[in-house]
Amino acid sequence: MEDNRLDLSFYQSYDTITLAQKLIGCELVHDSPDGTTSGIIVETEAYLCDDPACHAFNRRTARTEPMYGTPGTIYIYLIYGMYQCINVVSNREGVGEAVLIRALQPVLGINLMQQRRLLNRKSAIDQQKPLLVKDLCRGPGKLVQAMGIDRSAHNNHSFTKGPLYINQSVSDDFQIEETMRIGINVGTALPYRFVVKKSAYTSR
DNA sequence: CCGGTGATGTTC
DNA sequence: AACATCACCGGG
Repeated sequence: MEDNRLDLSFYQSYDTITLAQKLIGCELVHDSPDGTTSGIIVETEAYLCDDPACHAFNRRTARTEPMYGTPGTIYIYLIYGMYQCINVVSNREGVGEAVLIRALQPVLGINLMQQRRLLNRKSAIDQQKPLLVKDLCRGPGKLVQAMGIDRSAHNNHSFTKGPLYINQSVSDDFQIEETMRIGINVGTALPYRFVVKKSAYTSR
């Protein structure tokens, strides 16, 4: 696996909204003990510090502390007791902002992704049901599962070093569509979600 | 649509 | 110490 990872200068060069757009088309990679998995980022959302939907809005606590770190820091949180979501910390140190990665187009380690996703299915019968490639990483909780990412192992680490990183984009051959964010109850009017137009791999 | 599931933040 | 909330997912 070629390591063309984005470095600190990339993460600190853009405001959060621009970073959310720039990350589209880049490849999220995890070199894990079980093998390497990767996928092209096809959907992101920006969370700004003056935005009520942002975890760091008017609060700096143990959970949100990674969001105040250096750009390129990894912020992972637990949601609904059973899923985790991964974010790229943005802006500058001391400002609590981040980009949520919401969907990937799988590239490397597709078998491994399927195994990891099936492990989380309840019954043996559910594990028999087909799991399409396009459904492996279509959603923030799913991609974290498929990529073998875990809060205890990766939260507050950095994408600029270590086994979890983001490769630079190899293609600009797609259009980015801007929409409202998904799954939130406040800040719903802000057009901070970015998806690859007509991609089969984005969430709904 | 609806419920599972547990950490986190807020209020008392 | 209790309570409400939650950047989700899968099964109807």
